[in-house]
Amino acid sequence: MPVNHNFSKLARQPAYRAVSEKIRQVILSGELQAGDMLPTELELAEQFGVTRSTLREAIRLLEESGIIGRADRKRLVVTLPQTAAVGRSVSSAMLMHRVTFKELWQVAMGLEPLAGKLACASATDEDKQRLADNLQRTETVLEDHARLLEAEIDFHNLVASATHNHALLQARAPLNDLFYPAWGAVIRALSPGQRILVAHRRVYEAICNNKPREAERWMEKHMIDFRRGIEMGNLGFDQPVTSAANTSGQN
Amino acid sequence: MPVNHNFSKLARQPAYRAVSEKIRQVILSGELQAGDMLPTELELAEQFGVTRSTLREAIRLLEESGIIGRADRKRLVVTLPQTAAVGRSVSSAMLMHRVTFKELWQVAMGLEPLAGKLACASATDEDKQRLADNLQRTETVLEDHARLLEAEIDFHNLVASATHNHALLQARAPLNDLFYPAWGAVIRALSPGQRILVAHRRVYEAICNNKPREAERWMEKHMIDFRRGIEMGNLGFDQPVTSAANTSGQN
DNA sequence: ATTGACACATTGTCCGACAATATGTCAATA
DNA sequence: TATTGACATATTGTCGGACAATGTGTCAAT
Repeated sequence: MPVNHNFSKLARQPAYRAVSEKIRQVILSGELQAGDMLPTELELAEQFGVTRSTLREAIRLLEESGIIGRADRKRLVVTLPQTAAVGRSVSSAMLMHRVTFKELWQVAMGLEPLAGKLACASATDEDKQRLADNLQRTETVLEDHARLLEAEIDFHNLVASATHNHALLQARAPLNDLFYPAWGAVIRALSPGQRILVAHRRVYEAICNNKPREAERWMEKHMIDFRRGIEMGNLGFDQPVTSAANTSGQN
Repeated sequence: MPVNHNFSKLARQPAYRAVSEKIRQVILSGELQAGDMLPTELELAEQFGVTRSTLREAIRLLEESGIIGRADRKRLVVTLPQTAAVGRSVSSAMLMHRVTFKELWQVAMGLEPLAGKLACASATDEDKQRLADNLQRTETVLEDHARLLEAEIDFHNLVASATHNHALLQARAPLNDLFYPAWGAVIRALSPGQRILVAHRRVYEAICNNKPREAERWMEKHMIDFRRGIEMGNLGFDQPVTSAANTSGQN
């Protein structure tokens, strides 16, 4: 009779992964900080006792995570990950999971009003100025669909930035990429320039006057408008979102 | 007099990046679907006209994005990115940006109640059963700090899963990693087993009885309790979160 | 049906090489 | 002095080839 014992499947990892983990660990522990230069590939390889090829593969993993990059096209440098860069990975994942507009919109309904609310307490004068500039720009492009879309996206980014909450910025990063095409479609279908402008104005005023409830409410209304736009334009609210900015890196 | 013209700095990209972008594009376009096998490294390298070394670097980039992996330790296969894998990148980014508990908590206040609300409409019988099992398990470990923490985390994941909203799952992925140590600290400091259990029960009942407002409200209360726990325990609500699960891959 | 032996394919890792590109130095020139 | 050119140097991006380790498939032996 066979003895009933299960060995736990032991997980070995290739060298390039071990190296990458080690470097990541040193960086996350704070031992290496953003801006710090790393040794050359050759030196790093020697320190870890692997060849340059293996080390380079480890570097690629960290590069995709956005925590290291190259200064002046040569030396490796520890980098503060850009929200956009990290967001791209998340966007890819969502695309592959065939996330629908509805799902995205539900998340946006959780995050965008929140951004408006929080911005009231944390927006600096500079933030407010940027929002004001954006509003002014929006007024001049109400009929120019492409530019209106750009201004619209910018506005939401500016509000989010005004919260100075980096966790929020990261969480909503994929919304940018994935809503882009849908937002554009709504704008082209309905020309809702005036409606957009009014909502943005209300949000802006609420932030300036430190009225969190107002900001939250108007951001919410704005998002509901967006949803209605997609439904009225019959743009597939329950359909998976499609890639757009993600094909920009084509060759 | 020098002519006043600025050339836009032309962006060239190394081959490994171009190759990775191309593959990513093919995958995101749907031409290759999750589960599809890719050719061997040698064959891929020949198709792109690069060497295996270069191709392998491209593979690493995609590997870190989680969109390709290895089936049975050999053949490359297109993979549906796991939330946890993608979330790790985001967590790293947040750690490096020195995100504070407060910031994280603010995001959680946007997402966790939302998860409760949405779960009411979309939870399947199986989801509910899993939640019930979790509650039962929780009751038996109220005084076992380590296991209570585990059950607590699981509960929130189960609620999120019950929404069947993958965008939401991705957005809240980093909360898991980063709240983990804080939650543990609160539990050890205050032994709030009973309080946790009550809140979870209310959320569970609300989901079973399809009462979105209730679920939302109790999830919110639960999170506020958590915040109070951190403040009462003097655990640094305004301090940057520290890594924890991220150091697990150490050597 | 299980085991053992063997050939085969593919990956992980290593080594050595070279062109392209940035950096630094120093002399020549206007 | 400031700019240019020439040159040596360092480092990366890419190449090509090599080999051990490991998983797969086949086939005979038991």
